Amino acid sequence: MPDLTALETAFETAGHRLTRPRRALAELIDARDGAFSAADLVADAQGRRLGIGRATIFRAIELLEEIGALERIDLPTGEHAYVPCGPAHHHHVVCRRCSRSVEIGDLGLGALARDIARKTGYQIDVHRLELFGLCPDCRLASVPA
Amino acid sequence: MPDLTALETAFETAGHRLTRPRRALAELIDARDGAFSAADLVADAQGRRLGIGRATIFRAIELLEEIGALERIDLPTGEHAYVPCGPAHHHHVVCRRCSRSVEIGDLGLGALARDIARKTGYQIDVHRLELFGLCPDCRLASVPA
DNA sequence: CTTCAATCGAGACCGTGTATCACTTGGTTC
DNA sequence: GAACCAAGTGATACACGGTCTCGATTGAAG
Repeated sequence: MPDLTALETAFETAGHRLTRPRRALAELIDARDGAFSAADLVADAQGRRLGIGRATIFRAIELLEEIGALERIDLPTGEHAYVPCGPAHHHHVVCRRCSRSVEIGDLGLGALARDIARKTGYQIDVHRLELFGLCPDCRLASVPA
Repeated sequence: MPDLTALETAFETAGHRLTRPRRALAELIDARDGAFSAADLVADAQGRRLGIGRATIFRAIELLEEIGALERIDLPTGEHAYVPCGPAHHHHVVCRRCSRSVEIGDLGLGALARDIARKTGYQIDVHRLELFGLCPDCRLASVPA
């Protein structure tokens, strides 16, 4: 079975069936190339008349999140978005216009978290850093002069 | 008009009316001493039979957020919580058990964000850092030995 | 004490996400 | 390649967070 995308491979290696809806959703996500909402996927699927149920889309998202192939982002608006990514610890920079995102490594945040733990007395288990702005393309496009 | 709490003062100085429901909600929030969900406030208000409508609670939360007296936190579960805070730029450390939180300053994150901007080419407008763990009290309470 | 814009409460509404359940299917076994 | 069956699916109902509307109320300015 050749030509599996990263997301398709993620389903398989995690021991889940590679079904037709999941293949289709993997393709839709790849085609988006950036952060997307569940509603985006639902709209994409309906637009292409793939006959994929809403529940299936939410289940696939949930599953990919558990696998670590997808991560939930909390947009400044309070909405949820999802972005494909690798399993290693990292953070995201998301373009507020086109939603394209890049992963960044820990960049000393682990040390910062330890520092905060020491200063506050809290035992810190989870930290999350998200950055929003304009990607190079959109930055150029938005500065006419 | 003496004895105004921080939240009550926030309403006034921002040019909004200090109504009975808003006073009551400010009191409920103060009594909570930590992060809370909108549902928490609704339950509190109903429990005390204050006759405050659900919409009013959401409107007050929204308003306090705009004013900068309250900040939305995105819990790791995906739920939203709100925590009272000052208007200056800061981040929060939230106890995953009792929801008490402490503010922490920028702690070099601004510099880190600039570093990330340089490396990725993104123009970074907003960043958010949230840390979750156990506060000193809950840490002690959960380690019996 | 009047006045009126700001605010309120009730309830309908909307969007995201979950639960249920009968039906289908991927992949393994023979 | 046919049979099998647990994993997965689609339709639908539901739960819940949050918003909108609208007629009634009220804070605070004059």
